[in-house]
Amino acid sequence: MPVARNAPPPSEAPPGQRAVTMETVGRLAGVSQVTVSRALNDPKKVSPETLRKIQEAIAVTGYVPNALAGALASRRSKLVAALVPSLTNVVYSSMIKSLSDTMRDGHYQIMLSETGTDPAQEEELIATHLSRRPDAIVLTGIHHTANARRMLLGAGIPVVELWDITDSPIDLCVGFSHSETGRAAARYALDRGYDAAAAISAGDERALRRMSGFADLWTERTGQSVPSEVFAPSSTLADGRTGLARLVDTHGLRRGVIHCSSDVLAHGVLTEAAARGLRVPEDIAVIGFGDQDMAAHTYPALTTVRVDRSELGLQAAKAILARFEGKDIPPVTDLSFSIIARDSA
Amino acid sequence: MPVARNAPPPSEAPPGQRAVTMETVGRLAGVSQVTVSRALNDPKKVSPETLRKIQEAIAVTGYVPNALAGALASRRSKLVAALVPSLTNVVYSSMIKSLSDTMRDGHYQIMLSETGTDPAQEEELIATHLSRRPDAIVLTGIHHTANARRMLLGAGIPVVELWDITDSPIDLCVGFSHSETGRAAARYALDRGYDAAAAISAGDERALRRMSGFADLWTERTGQSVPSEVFAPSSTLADGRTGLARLVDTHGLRRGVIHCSSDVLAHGVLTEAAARGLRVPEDIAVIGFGDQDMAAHTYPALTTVRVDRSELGLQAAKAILARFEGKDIPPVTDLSFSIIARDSA
DNA sequence: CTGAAAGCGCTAACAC
DNA sequence: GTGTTAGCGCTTTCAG
Repeated sequence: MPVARNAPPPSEAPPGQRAVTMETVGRLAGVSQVTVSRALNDPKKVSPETLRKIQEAIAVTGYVPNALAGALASRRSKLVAALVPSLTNVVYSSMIKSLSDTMRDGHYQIMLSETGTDPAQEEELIATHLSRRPDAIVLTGIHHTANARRMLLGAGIPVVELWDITDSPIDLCVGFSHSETGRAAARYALDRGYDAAAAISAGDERALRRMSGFADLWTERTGQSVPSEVFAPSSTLADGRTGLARLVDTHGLRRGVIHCSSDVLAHGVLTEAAARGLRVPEDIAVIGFGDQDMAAHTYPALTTVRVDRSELGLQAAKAILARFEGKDIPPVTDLSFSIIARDSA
Repeated sequence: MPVARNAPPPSEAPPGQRAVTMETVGRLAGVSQVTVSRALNDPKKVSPETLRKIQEAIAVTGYVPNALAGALASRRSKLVAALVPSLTNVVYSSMIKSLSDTMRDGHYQIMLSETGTDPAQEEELIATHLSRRPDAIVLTGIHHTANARRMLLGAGIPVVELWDITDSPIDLCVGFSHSETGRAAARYALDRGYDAAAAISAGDERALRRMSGFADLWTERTGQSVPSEVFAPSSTLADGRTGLARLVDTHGLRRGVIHCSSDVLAHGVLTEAAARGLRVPEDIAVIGFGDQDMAAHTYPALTTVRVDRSELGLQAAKAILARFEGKDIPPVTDLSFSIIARDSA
């Protein structure tokens, strides 16, 4: 089955060479095309003998089913669309991994795309994905354009809003309250007896809500304002370092606890603290968010807010699967979170 | 366009409600179905007046094209499959991001899946992806099962092997020599005057090849052996810390340069060194691999091997696009790499 | 257990 | 410019 190297069809022509079809396989096995279809989708509906012949024909021809045709005919694509703000952020990709692993067990495949933080771009990607006729779609967050909502509803498939929570989901919602994570962090810091606070946050809407949760509760309880540094939506170690540097150099921060909207930012703060010879947590204390793998292994180990991303992905998958089976399930799942006390605060 | 909440069709029934088709849109606009198709795919072939009417009908009905049907009829799916060992490893996802961004400009969508490090699992995923009839496929690395190669060749589409290099690619290859990165790191360390070396590596085949490159050259030049610690294929900060701990505690390493198969492992080594009060690079020096974003911002800043992952993704995309246009292009692109000297070695 | 017929919703010729 | 006719490669339904 050789293929000409470097001699593809021109763009106008279809890319694939004429592929082997069920028809061909059937002819070779001496049966009709439908029988091949049955052999593949429900082998017990076919006699052992013909099944064997068909499998042989498949092996000989190197037949690969055309899922496009299958999906068109059956109106079921076995595809689940998933949209995340960033492909390179483990916070999302670890969630998608667990979603993906669970859906794979049900023979569903994930179609993943990156939306950035702009709802308009998300809307565009929703349209593209919907055109592939997924059997379900997973979105990150609860803010979408009006038009996106219309399209989603019109698609008539399960829609999961992941990684945030609302009382009025489009369809299903699996997440937690971002502002509550911030408030919980503030309570923790207060309990620990810190008497000054600052915040470093990524610039996306949810990160800002986490920060506000922290700052609001802190201010309510202490009357103090909380100086803050805000960076781009994708937080980096470098931003964390810069954040601490600015807090110290321009806000005159000398001591206290710093709330970071992600573990990566927190890691950056730890790094800058080490570079400056500041002691953690004696001089400055640090609270992260996410409980990424590295959080337990930074020096000092990072105190952070754990959200179980695997569980989020899993619950989303379970909700979708339940829907496929026609089960009536609660539309919103609040997975909550917890504070993991380690050494940095 | 309301949809019943929590009242989906049972699993046996098709998931989507009967969707609006071009037929419907056409009827509403007072034209035939083909005209709608033209209006969407090549608007200038349609009179401004009917175009307007069609667009209105589309807006009214909330029509979303069925790309499944389109792909089946046109034999072009506008889909590019991409398989990576890990979804959560930035090394791969940053490459895929640039691939994805570039392909999107050509209106191609990426179908991404995670293969792990087992060729058999990769083979299975190749089959699944091929059944969706992508217009091209991108694989990570150059080692694939014989059966996978057969299927790939039989598909008659461009196949890119990314992130490694070989003289005999299945079709196209964009990457660099892993063993050479290790040798280059060893040369750098020798030039800097280090007189002892060790290595920490992830357990996957390519990481081991990087380590061997380092160790082999080091031994050739100095006659010294290179003690090493090998971990699981997915390297973590924790592994880096453990690695240094073992090198020190059980191999009795007191000084020298440590080659790490990834920046994450190297970061772990820096962390453990800080925790133990070891000076970097005076006591132990560290060389990473990958030049991730954080590498320039660790403390001390990480000396590492830079591979331009965006460029790799971009070149892969360009090669695919060139193929689509029928251009005759060189099958293998060696992107090389460079040593970035910072403070850790 | 197997087959024939009728689409799924679209694009690709080919007419007019 | 627009419509008609055939499929694309499957699944579904109905026969037998």
